[in-house]
Amino acid sequence: MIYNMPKKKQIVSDLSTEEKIKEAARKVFTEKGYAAARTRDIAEEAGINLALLNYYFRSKEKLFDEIMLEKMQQLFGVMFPIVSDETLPLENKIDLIVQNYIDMLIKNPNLPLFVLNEIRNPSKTFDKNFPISKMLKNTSLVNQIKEARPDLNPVHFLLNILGMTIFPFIAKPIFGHVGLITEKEFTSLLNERKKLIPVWIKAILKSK
Amino acid sequence: MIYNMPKKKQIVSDLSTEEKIKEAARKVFTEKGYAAARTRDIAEEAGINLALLNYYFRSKEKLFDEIMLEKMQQLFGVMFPIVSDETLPLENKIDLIVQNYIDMLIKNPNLPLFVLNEIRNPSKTFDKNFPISKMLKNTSLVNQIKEARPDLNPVHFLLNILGMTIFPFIAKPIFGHVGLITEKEFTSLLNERKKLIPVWIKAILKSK
DNA sequence: ATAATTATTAATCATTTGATTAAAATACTT
DNA sequence: AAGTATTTTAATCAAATGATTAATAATTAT
Repeated sequence: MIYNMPKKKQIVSDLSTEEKIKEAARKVFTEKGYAAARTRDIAEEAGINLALLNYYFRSKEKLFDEIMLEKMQQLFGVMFPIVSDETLPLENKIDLIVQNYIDMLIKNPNLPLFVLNEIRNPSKTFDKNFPISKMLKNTSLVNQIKEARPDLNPVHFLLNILGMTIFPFIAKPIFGHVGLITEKEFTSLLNERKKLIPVWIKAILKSK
Repeated sequence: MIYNMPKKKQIVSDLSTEEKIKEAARKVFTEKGYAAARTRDIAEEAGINLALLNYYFRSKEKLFDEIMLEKMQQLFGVMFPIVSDETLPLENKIDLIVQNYIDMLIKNPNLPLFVLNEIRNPSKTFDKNFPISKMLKNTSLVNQIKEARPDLNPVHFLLNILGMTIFPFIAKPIFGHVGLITEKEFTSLLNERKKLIPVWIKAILKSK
């Protein structure tokens, strides 16, 4: 045993203490969720004294709120600029949404499960005027979908795009645990889907 | 104030004590997840003394394991008989899977988020020969999809069916919180999807 | 009816966990 | 260099929480 070895999972880096804690909190919170995450886990992961967590962030909940806001922006931020672009044709919007989401989610695979899971806790305040609500009002995308399919609620198509794109990441634990598919095969499938989902969505939009 | 009133949220019934505890555990675990659920919550919900929980189930984890197994069977049990039916044509399989899932999930809206969320905890043993693995080996459904689209990995289509069907329930908290859609509108959308998703899946299977 | 078994309760334990405190170390200012 | 402010640490607290125990009540068997 060698002394002064970095502890098992520490994030050893030259980041500021505050940023080390946030980085560790991102990891622990998204992996375990708020309730299962212990402040001691975060402190150890960050390689800092537990008291520093409270020194910089006051409480576990305050720290969580910062990370949660960040993660929600990360998750919803992908759609927002594309959805509201008035010049981009519908087909390009679909291409971009799917590709950008899959690229981002490959780098942050447990982001959707984390956010969607924590959101249902009613204690956490949830800003009413968050992207989603705007996304479904009178954005360019929704209007374009309405034009293409006036007979159906446009929410159907949003659910289809997001469902096909995001669901694989939510269902991943099953495939992983079962050992049915390797990490490599999974990524390969996802890359195929970047091209396929837009084709399918367009087929759906035309289907009568 | 009247005495002997049932406490706020108790499940007061003529069930056996053991079944009362299980019923309460189903509710509390699926609502809050394992980590956030306290044994005291479950005891109160069941209207029993805390010690009885341990008397009947030894520990929180043992109780959880029973509920979890049950919930996984509930979630995956919908697909299994349909998927392996050798006589049923592909189109009917799709119809049945989508309809049965939506009907079941309307009654158990937070089932998918609960199961998918708890599954990722590696400590929980996860049976390797669970439905899912069989579902993707050489079942009738997979063979039929291969026949319809030999050019693509059949997993794509499973992800599409399940994504379009299950994702709305996972994403529901967002819509709910934002107040974008009422409970009634949501159910109405879901009922529309029972007919629409099969149409869309068939369009996808034909799309080139 | 009495004994034995099973079910239920109140009280208590032992750990875990979020948070605080007071002292020590480090950095910054003048 | 001395003093001040900031950062970090070890020790500790208080509350929460899963679990147990010993006594009591209810049920079942003899």
